[in-house]
Amino acid sequence: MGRPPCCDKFGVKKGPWTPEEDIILVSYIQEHGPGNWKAIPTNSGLSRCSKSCRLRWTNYLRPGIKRGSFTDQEENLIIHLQALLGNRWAAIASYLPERTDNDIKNYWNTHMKKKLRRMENEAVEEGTGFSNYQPIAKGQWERRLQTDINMAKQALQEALSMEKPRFLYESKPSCSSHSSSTPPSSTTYASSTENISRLLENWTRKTPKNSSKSTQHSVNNLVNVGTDSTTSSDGTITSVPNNNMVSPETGLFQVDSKPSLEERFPLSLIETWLFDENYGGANTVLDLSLDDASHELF
DNA sequence: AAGGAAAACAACCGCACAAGA
DNA sequence: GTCTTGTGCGGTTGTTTTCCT
Repeated sequence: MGRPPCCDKFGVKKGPWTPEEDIILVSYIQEHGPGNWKAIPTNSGLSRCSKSCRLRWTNYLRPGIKRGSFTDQEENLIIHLQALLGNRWAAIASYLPERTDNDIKNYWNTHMKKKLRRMENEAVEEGTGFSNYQPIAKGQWERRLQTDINMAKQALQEALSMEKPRFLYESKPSCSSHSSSTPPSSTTYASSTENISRLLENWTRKTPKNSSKSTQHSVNNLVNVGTDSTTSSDGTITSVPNNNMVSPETGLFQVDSKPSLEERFPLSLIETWLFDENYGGANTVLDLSLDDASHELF
């Protein structure tokens, strides 16, 4: 195709955005709404390319973005989602609506990689690789990753098997291949999680004003896709099949983020997996290959 | 206090893909 | 069917900030 870069034009400003530029962009978007990025530089008078405007908006100026350090819960979520989805930062970010994919990517590349490296070093130095802190020795990480993936698959299958949501089979024609005789690949699995993300997107789009609370909603909705949930008096979450997403208004998880999720609701398998660092982890390593797991589960 | 190193973060680049002409 | 355009995404780079000596 060979399309020239959009920022090659002479006079297009690069580099850090100034507060003045931010104000111009925000006020333009407030007036006209996001989208049609191509028109924004010319209509707003910004000397920026459309792409730069879009990035600035989505990564920095968009309302509902939470800045600052990541919580332990977010960190665990990212670790597990990364194990599950790989470096698909946009997909991971869809589970943390208050964080941008860029943020998560940066966090992973700085904090998490460093952490992993440190853990490996500690394990090598100690020789054993086991302590209360549980540094993960070389090789263990991979095995744990596999275990995590297996756990996730199992949990997702468990969640989905309660009621096979129609969207999984209707929204994407290609998903019908799930029932074919060919063994599903990892992309088959990923496509399921993408569907969850899509539902989450719909949900957040319906409730833009509540975006600041949406992280935990989305986490909980993650496992309640295609089901309605009710919390019984003993705190057990039960899922009732439906064809729609649980709306934030009618849903249970009007969480004000003070008590932890675990304190308020017993977690399902996948939730536990997503939040609990050691759930099914290094101490209970299952020696299953990735392929084996995917064959077993689908 | 100064300078260098490391870490953190913002922004850019290039590719891929979907939609429309 | 082909090309163009707009957008999304992941990887990478550049700049700023913080920490350490």
